Amino acid sequence: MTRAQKKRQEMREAIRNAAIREFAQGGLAGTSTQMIAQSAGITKAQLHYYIASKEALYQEVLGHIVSEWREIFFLGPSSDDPREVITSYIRRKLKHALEHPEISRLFANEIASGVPHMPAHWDQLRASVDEASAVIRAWIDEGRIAPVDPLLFQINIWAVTQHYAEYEAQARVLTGAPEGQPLDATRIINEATQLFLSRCGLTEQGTP
Amino acid sequence: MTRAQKKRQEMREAIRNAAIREFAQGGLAGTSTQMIAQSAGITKAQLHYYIASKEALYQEVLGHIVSEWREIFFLGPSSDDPREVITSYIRRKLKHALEHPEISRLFANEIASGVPHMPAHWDQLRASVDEASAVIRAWIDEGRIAPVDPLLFQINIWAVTQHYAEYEAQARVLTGAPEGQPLDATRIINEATQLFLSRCGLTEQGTP
DNA sequence: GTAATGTCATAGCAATCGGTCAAACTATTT
DNA sequence: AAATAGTTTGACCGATTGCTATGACATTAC
Repeated sequence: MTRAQKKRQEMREAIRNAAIREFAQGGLAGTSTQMIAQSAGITKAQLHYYIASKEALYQEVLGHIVSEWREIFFLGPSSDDPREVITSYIRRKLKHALEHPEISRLFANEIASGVPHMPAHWDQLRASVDEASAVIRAWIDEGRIAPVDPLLFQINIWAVTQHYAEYEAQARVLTGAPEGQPLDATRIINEATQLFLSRCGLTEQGTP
Repeated sequence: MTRAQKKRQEMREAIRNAAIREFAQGGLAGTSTQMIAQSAGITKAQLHYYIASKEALYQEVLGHIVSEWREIFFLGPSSDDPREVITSYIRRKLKHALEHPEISRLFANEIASGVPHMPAHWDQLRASVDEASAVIRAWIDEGRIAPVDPLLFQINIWAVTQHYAEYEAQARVLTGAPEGQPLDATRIINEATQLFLSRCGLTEQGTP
């Protein structure tokens, strides 16, 4: 009982990870169940024994990612200091993007396709954004940061962090860096942090 | 002669526009020649009469976009004032992203797929980036802007502008805006300009 | 032990994929 | 008008798509 269930759960997880890898590259339409099965080390028929359909697997992966993100991002307000909260937020998001680029790529792919899927998943993300907007607005009213557009401020952070999930492929071209060389995460995090802290008037540097 | 050639050219253009639309949604693997043909208002066989292969059409579209971007972005240094150059650059890029989101989406899709295609096209973009990096470095050395990472500064601008090509789909969810309502381009451009000018120490606002 | 249950691979389904073909059609040249 | 070149069409190719039917195999329940 317990043994079999555990085996089954491990298989589901292996399938989900394989699906994330493949869907991130080709999107829903561009990924075959054959490829997913092969990436998971099983046969196509075996895959279809565990999933209801390709579409259902895609939905499950999407839901899994969104719920995971809700845990990682923003809430659990570790501190009351805007500088600390923003710095920590950018660090967490960028680290996640750099360490799990497939997840961010899959998400970008889904959005690029015109968001035909993603049913209730969006509501969760929207709740997080609204919550954060309220916090930012409070900071502004208290005069603790410069006045920013709370929504666009978040979206711009999102844009930068999300972007670096694809940085590895793009940077190798734009910088001419060699293949195997890992990314300089510190350099990226520092520049991004500086960027958004400056916007809030929280920079240490003076104007030239 | 002239008449027939013109007709042929118009057809090629119609096909290319249809291809941009479709490839932007599904990527290379996720788009069928059937869909492209239908979007262009012709039959599949007719489409294959005008193109060598789906892959060749994809390449042509990619090359067309890259060369178009080189014209639009950065060079033709309209001014010597960093504030003016950066402001104008962000405005141009954002307007393009908002008015032609399919193009930016297609590009994102290509990058997300791991950049298997795009042969020499990258070299052109890299040349533009290198050129701009030199300009930014000169500004820093002359003390006209705060010290930034020239490459990452550009990539971050790229990230924000590129991101808003997908904003329409995403924003409708994050803001709960109604379907038909157009985007507030001014609001987006202002916040983005403020963001990157602040980073350069070119903001008018004081720290709180 | 046997029976029931859960997991697997082979083979195959209709549908669609990218692409081709020859014949019908239209336009241009002579 | 005849001949030539360019364009469009529907039928069709083998390969692959998502998915399933069936039977062998392994595991558990009794």
